[in-house]
Parts: sequence; structure tokens; C-alpha cells
Amino acid sequence: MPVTLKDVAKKAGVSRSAVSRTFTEGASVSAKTRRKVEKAAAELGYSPNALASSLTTGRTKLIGLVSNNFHNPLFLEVFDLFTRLLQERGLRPLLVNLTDQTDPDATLQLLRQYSVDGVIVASSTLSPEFALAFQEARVPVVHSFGRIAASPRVNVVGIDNVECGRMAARTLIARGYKRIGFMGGPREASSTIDRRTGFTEVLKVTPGINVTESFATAYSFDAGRAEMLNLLKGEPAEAYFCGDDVLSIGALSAITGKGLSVPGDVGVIGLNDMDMARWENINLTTIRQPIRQIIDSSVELVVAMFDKPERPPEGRFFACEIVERGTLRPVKS
Amino acid sequence: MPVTLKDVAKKAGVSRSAVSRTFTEGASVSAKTRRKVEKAAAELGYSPNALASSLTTGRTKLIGLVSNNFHNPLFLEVFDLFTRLLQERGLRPLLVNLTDQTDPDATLQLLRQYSVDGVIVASSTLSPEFALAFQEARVPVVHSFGRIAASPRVNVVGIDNVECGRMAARTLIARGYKRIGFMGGPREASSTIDRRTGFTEVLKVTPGINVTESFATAYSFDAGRAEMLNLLKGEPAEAYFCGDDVLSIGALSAITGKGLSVPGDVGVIGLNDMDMARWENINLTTIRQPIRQIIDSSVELVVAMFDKPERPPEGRFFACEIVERGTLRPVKS
DNA sequence: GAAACCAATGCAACCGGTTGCAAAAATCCG
DNA sequence: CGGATTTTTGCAACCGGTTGCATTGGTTTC
Repeated sequence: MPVTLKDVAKKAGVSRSAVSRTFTEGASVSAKTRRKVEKAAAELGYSPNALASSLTTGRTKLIGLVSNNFHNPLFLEVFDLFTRLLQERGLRPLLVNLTDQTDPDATLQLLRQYSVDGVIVASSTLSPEFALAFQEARVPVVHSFGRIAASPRVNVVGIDNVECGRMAARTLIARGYKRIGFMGGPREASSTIDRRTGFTEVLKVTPGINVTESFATAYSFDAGRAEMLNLLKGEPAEAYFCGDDVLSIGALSAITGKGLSVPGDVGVIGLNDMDMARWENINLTTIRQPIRQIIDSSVELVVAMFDKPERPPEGRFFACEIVERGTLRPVKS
Repeated sequence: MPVTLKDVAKKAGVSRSAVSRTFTEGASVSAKTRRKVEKAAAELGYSPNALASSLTTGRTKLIGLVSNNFHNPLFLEVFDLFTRLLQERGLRPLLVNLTDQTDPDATLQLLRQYSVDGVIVASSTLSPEFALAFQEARVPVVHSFGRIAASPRVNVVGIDNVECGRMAARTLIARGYKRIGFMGGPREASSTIDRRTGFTEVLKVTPGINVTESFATAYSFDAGRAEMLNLLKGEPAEAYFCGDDVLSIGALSAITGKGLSVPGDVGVIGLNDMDMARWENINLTTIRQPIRQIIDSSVELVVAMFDKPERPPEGRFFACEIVERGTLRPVKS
């Protein structure tokens, strides 16, 4: 039923090759045949089958977009940007939701079956091994929001979480907080580990500071709220650096829910700067992750990979910046 | 470089057909050859090329997932569910972000080029014509979160927005509100129109009620906040039915930002029940849209379509329910 | 043991395109 | 105008699979 190359060729009175060539960038066709073919194609409503052509060209323009972050509101922005940027380059995102049930190997196999030109792993919690498996199967891959490494074994784009930890620490110190808390995300997540490292590194060498640590079970509102509720049972710190924004919002909810004020009784600084953080009834002071740059760079990198497969793995890391809003007390001047 | 059918056939010492058949459900192969083939395939790390096989079978297992709602947090949940459910059925979502720049016709053409087995249009703001174009191109299509219609021209799954409007109205009446406001989403969106219809229908026949109406420019936090700020310049109503949850949260932000209390001074009821609505520092009374059912049903319908293409278009609409939280005053007993 | 049957197999054509190559057509040039 | 050059064109093979059909081989039945 669908109209094929052959139909167009017959209608236009030319060979199949001629038709193929009129739809191929840079192929040699005379103006006259091109016109005939285009007319016939338009009349029949023909458009070439991308899958069939991929068979010979070896390019599908399909990009696997793999993520396990379908609950963090930040990732809606992430998906929005990825799809836009990929589309702009004529690439198509094949979305894979990596849940607890999905087997990592099966995902690799799946994406190979669809001959994706490349894969973007968008996740702050996945281990580098996941992306590495693609690399070893010679599928161009980029790990976005992955962990910084001096000489990464696989392309990785993200932020320097250790430095973010330091920034958070300096920010709290500048505001005169003395009893300071680190409320991390899941204990085993590399982002948690790195942020903690930078955070405590700075605080330890600062005199007169008392640091406490705790960890939420997930990067989620509920986990943040639960953990903060827990902390409030004892003597809370004066300010907390929370694992990320959604965790921070959970913590804020717990604090105000207990009748305490922010930043009067407890200060909070988050990380991400997701859209919601600027909402006036949240108004979260946080550290902005430049997701636009991360995503731009990821797409660029995956494209570079399939132009030059032997390209050595590269790490690209972007600086973050403090976004001052209302959940920390002001710097005393 | 990648290993193909032929390689496996040679290694196993059988014909290509034999290899193909061992990987085809229900094909006739003896246990002996199957064993040989599987051994060879495992050693070579072979897995069949889904795209090549689609050429003859006519099935790609690719589903176009088209949306223009990449800013409404509800849609993160929507994408999560869609991808999960599709994956469970062995289908692959090809994600299309329909922005202002993307041409609807180009999207149709694109998805045809990739021979998608079906298309799901997930959008509460797109016109039925968009989905209809796929239908006319004989591509199985379902419009999720679309507008109710007695005899739809295209498959549509969603909620009865008129009835939701009525529910909201009855809920406000039951709580003794007299001066009641409708704060809709974009004036031209069908969801806005329908909700308004049901809402005013009930309020008009109730004695002693004063209804006012206004419209936000988008289903977004900022638009909701701006519109409520606007309303608060004059004499606000006692309670508002807002276009959706994110709009409601914007409105809440404006109200509390002005030093007014919720529900003491102004009541708010939203629609959607997105995850955030239950967060304790938002705690929004709202109308739950059963997105799980909508998505289940959409997937089921699109699958049914490609098993039976001549299936007449069907509309499936689900009931919503009030979720009582803290932004309306209690029913007086 | 032969006839009848059924499952398993391989051949070859096909799905909808692309592309190297040689022949044909158009253009250039003296 | 004729030969040399360049451009355009069609043929046929190929991409990686699937499948109808005829053939083969193994079982069953009498």
C-alpha cells in the first residue's frame, strides 16, 4: 500500500536509481529528471523509507536516549532540550526508560538491534560501566550528567561535583553559619560522594565549624522530607546543603511543617536549579547546573563520535554558579 | 563489522533461512539445528537487525510518541508511564517534541519515513486535526489527553472535562463558597472551554452564586501567578477553580505572596493531581485525572489498531475524582 | 517394506532502498 | 564538425533479513 521508489520510478519514467539519487544529497542528477521525479513523488505522496536506506548507508539517524531519572522534575527539562537539539540535527531520539526491571544488557542489545547511530545515557546515578558496555560494543556513547574523571574511559559530560560541594561550603561559611549539615542523596551515588568530599574538605579546614552528615534514600521529595523530619527530632544544624533541589524542597516542607522558619531557624541550599526552584513559594537558594551546556555538549560529542569512531573518550565538565534566593540568610556585611 | 545472519549460518553450517527461523517465533526448526544456531550466535554475539526484518515483516515495533507538553511536570509522569508500558509490550517509543518551530506535516512525514507501527499524540492542547492527519495517512493513531467527542473521527482517550467542571463547581458549592472564580488556562484550549462549560452550567442554576471568569495565557506557573496577581488587585473571589495544578500553584504563590492565607482568605482547587500537588508545602486540593488508566488505554488502543487497521475510531473517557487536601475550607457539617 | 504423511530444510525471490560501474548523452574545444 | 571530456543514466549487485515453495528425510501406518 505505501508508495515506494519503484512506483515513483515507473510514474516518472526513469530508473529506480534516478529516483534514489534525486533524494540523495549531492548525487548526480540532471535538472530535468529531478523535476520529473519530484513531480511524480509529489503526486504519489512519496517519501523515502529511512529504515531501508539505513541498510545500505549504515546510518539510521536514530539516537538511543537512555535514562533512569523519570521522577526528577529536572529531567523534563533535560528531555525537552535533548529532543530539541537532536531534532535540530535531524536525529531521532529512541527513548529508553531504564527501570529496576530492565536489564542493562538487554538495553544494549535492544539498541543494537535498532542500529542506533549513537547513545546518550542521561543519568546522574548510573555507573560508568553502563555506558562503557556500549563503548565496547563500538556504539558511540556519551554519558551525560556523569561523574568527573581525569581520564575517562568513556565520553562523559557533566559538572564537577566536588567543586560544587566546595561552593556550597563557602557559601554557608560566608553567611556565618557554624553548625552545618550535609544532607546527601543516596549514599552510594557518585554525585553524593563527590559533593560530600568537596563540602567537608572546605569545612574541615575552617575553624569553628561543626559538620554533621546524613543521607536520604533517594533523590526525591519524600526522601528529603523524611530525612529532614528525622534530623529535626534532634538538634538540627543551622543550615543544610541538600543533595539536590527536589530533596531540598522535601526538606523545606519538613521544616516549615514543624513550624520552623526558613531561613530564620534553618537555612537550605540545593543543587540543580530546576525550574521549580525559582517559584516564589519555594524560592530556593541553589547551585545552578548548566544543563543547556551539558546537553549541547553531549549531542555535539555523540555526533563527533560517529564521524570519527576512534576518537578517544573525552570528559567535559562545566562550572556551576550559586543562585541566590530566599532560603539562606544574607551575607553579613 | 557487525555480525549478520550469514556469518551465523556459515559458522553453524546451515542455511540463512535456518538461522532466521530459529529467531522467529513459531517457525519450524528442529531442536538439533536450533541448538547449533544458538551456539554459533552466542559465540559471535549475534542479534538480528530489527530494521532489516521490518522490511519484510512490515512491523518495526516503533511507536511515535508525540507531545508538545515538555513543560508541564505532569508530563514527566506521562512519559514515564508511556515508555514503561510500551517497553513491556516490546514496543519502542520514538520521541517527538512538537515545538513552535516544528511543522506538523513534517512530523507526519518523519514518522512515516521511520515506518512507525503507530503514533501516540500525548497532548491536551493540540487540535484533533493533528491526529487526524495520521489517521488519513493510514497510520494507527491515538490522541491521549484529547477532547471528548460523541463520535470521534480519531481514537481519543482522556477525561470528560465538562464533567470535571461540574465536579469543581459542586465541590465549591458544598463548601459554602458564594463568590466563585473560574481561572482557566489559555482561552482557546478545548480543555479550558469544556471545563468552563461544566463549571458555569452548574453554578448558574444554583441560587445566590456569583461567578467571575478569567484566563491565564498558558498552563504554567508564571501565567497562573500573573493572573492571580491581577485578580488580587481588585476584589478577589472566595475560591477559584484553576485550569490545572501548575496554574494553581502559581495562583497559590501569588495569594500567599500577598500575605493572604489559603484557604482562609482564598480557596483554590486545581486539576490533574500531579505528584507535586501532594507535597506537604503545596498540599493542593485538586481533581485527579487517572493518567495511569488513560495511558494504559491509549497503548492498548494503538496496539489494537495495528492488529485491525479498519477498526472504527473510538473515544474512551475516564471519570475523575476529587482529592481533598488543604486549599479549600472544609465542608460545613 | 511400501505408501502416506509430516516436519525440517534450502533455494530463490523479495522487502525498499543505495551505489560501483560501464554505457549513453550532453557539453566542450579546437 | 569530430573527437575528447564530463555529466547523467540504468543495470545489477548488495544491505540484512523473511518467506513461499519444492525437496529432503524421518515417522507412522498397514
